[in-house]
Amino acid sequence: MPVLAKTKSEVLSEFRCAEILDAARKVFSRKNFEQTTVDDIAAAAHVAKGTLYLYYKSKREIYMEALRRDIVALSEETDRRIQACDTAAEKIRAFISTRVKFFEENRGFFRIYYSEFASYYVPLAPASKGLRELYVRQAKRLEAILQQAVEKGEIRGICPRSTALRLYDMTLGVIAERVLGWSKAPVEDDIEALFGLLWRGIDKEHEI
Amino acid sequence: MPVLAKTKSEVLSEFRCAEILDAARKVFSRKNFEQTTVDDIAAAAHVAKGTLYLYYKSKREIYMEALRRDIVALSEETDRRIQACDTAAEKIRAFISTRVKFFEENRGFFRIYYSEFASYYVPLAPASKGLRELYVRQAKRLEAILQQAVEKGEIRGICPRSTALRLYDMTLGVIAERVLGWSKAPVEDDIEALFGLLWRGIDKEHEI
Amino acid sequence: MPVLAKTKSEVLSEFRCAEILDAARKVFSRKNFEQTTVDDIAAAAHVAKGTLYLYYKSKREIYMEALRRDIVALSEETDRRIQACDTAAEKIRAFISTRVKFFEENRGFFRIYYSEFASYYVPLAPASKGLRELYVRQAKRLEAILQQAVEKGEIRGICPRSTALRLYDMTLGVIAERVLGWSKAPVEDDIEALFGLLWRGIDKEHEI
Amino acid sequence: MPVLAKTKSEVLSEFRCAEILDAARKVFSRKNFEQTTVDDIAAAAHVAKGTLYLYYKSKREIYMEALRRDIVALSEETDRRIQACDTAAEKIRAFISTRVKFFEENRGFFRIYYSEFASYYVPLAPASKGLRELYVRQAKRLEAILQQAVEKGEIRGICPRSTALRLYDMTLGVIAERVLGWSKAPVEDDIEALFGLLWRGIDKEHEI
DNA sequence: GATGAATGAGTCTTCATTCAT
DNA sequence: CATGAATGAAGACTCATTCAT
Repeated sequence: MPVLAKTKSEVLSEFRCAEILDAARKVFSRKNFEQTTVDDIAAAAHVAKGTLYLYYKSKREIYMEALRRDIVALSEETDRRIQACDTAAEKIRAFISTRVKFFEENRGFFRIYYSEFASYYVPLAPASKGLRELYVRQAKRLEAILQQAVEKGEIRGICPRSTALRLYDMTLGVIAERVLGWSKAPVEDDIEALFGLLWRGIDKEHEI
Repeated sequence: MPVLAKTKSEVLSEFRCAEILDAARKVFSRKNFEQTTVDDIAAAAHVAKGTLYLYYKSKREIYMEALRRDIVALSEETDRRIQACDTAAEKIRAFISTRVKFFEENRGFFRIYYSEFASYYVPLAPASKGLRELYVRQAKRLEAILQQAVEKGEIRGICPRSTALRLYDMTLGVIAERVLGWSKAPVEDDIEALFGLLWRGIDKEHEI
Repeated sequence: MPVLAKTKSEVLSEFRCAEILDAARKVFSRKNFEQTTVDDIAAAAHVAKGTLYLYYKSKREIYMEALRRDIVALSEETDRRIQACDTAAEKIRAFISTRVKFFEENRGFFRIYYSEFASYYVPLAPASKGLRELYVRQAKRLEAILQQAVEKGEIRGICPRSTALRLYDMTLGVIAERVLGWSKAPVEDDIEALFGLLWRGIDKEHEI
Repeated sequence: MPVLAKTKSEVLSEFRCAEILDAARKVFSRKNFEQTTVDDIAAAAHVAKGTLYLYYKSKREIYMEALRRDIVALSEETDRRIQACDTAAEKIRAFISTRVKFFEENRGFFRIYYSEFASYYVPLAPASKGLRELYVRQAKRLEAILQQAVEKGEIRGICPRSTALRLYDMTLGVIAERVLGWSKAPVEDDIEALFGLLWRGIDKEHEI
């Protein structure tokens, strides 16, 4: 068995996992965790119910994995795009833009993401430690950008932490608006409008 | 039977309804709709399970009613406070302040409110038409304020609709931060910070 | 509410419990624990499946309770009959006789009893601590009788413990023979034969 | 291909069968028939699950075969030892001794044997006709010994059939005691004690 | 009106068996 | 022959709702 190559069964296994996760994302985006049955997932994945349990321990695990996979993809995409920018303004624009566009392509994922995000506030909710981590990390990344911008004098002396959270809130809001079909504007316009709203508030030029 | 006065049984009935709704709010804020059982509600309301069905048709109806009642209270409170203001700045501050403080006092309600708000994006979610109406109305109110402010030249020519939604997003975010215990700042500080962030972005002074 | 009288619901509850346990005994005597379904029990008890769970936490609990109830009844009957005897011979005869007759009347119980008894030897078997206790207690009672008989010189100096266990084995064997329909002899004959076999072995008269 | 010699594949096949049966005995002695999974057996036998089905039709068949193989071994060993004896006393002692020692070496087998023996009383139990046959044959052998002993006047005129069954019961009981670790006495002592108990009851010398 | 015992449809999960590779 | 991925029937348990008292 070659060391670097994947064995046939590994390939198959990965394929099935992806297949299941894709199906899970689809159904969970329509019905929320408890209303979605394992049968729904199996049907959507075109496999028998028992097969799901060969790859995942429980319905919950499937849910978590589907969510995690997409969040990680979004995180990495965001990071990549941000690192390609120089100024704070560009980075913030990149943050907004990446996310709006990512969810624009993955509306199903947004539905799950936001629901789960909200269940944060329900103490006994399923949100696992691992997921919480992922959410927080994204906000932290934004905070770091703002922190640096303040230090460099690129923006006025706002609180990086709460401002990061507010931008996070608004970005999610814009995406929601689009997912709900409330905003018919081109993506770029919505992105620019959000950026403008935020920037005029933190741009030093306006501080005077 | 006097026409305007409430009969004894009407009073009793209203009392029971309120009792049940209070109990519902308490338990739903801890466990989400599906994880909460009718037994939980009955126990919290100190009535028998069957009694709930004398006042409400289903578990879902209890949930909806509890939510509706609180949203209406919040709406009315917000309206009252806004109407007491003259300038756009004051009105916006009042909007933020009323909501932050209202949820500060009713954290349980926030948990339900936000969860439900998120389930908006889940097509088959329980959010009834009636509830959707209530959510929208709040945003509309804010939109109207901004619209007027733009017309009066109090603020720069932003899009009232999307800006209203963004403020809505951020307000919810601030409340969430507080409910989660992430923000230890005095309420007034958080309110002012949010207002500042928004205002510097829309204040004509900064438009130049 | 009278202190000593049972409330109506207590009576009903006890009735249901007994009803369920009777049904359980019947079905478990035909099919062993795992092969018996909860539906089987419910059907035999003429109640819905859910009703079982109002009175017992699990299928296992029903099983254990049914077993325990009958074992306790057998134990008490045995004790009562033994205490009415004076000599060791009479007591031993009473022990054998009570058990043979009890199981003769409750063949279903015997099937469960013996199966469970055997599962003793399967380390991970369901036999709970409590049940084990009950089994052991019966053997101990017999041991005490023999012990006393040896001390009084009524029988020869055998080891009370192992002899008690052997009598226990044989009694079970006789019952099994009858339950299986292998022995067509009158109960009394089988009892006497067993007693005779044991006694001639321990009777001092034969020790010479 | 030589007619009498085993082909290579026959040898391999037998080897696999034995391997599987050994594994089966091991796992079934720990967990009872229904709690043992086919995966357990496959893992213990170091073969794939599907392989089991090349050699046996079902889980049940594996179980039965494992049991049968051991019972046959025990039977043959018992026969051999008994045939080497002359007097009834010696034969009985040989019967007891062989079995106690056999199970002493194969405790796992005892657990299965006894469980299965008990399930005898459960009408719908798995005990196949073939197995029943094997059980009965052993008792018959003992019965024949006693029958002959009575006829030869070696022992008093007991009923050979029921006495054989009682000895069978007690032998099983002694083994159980040892398997459970309740008896710490040397095997020989337990054997002698059992023989003594039985013999003093049937020895003509004591009949007087 | 109030109760809470009874119901049974609905869910997740397990596992013996099959079959394409 | 050997494998182990796939299957789907079966089973324990939950819980919203009803209804006789």
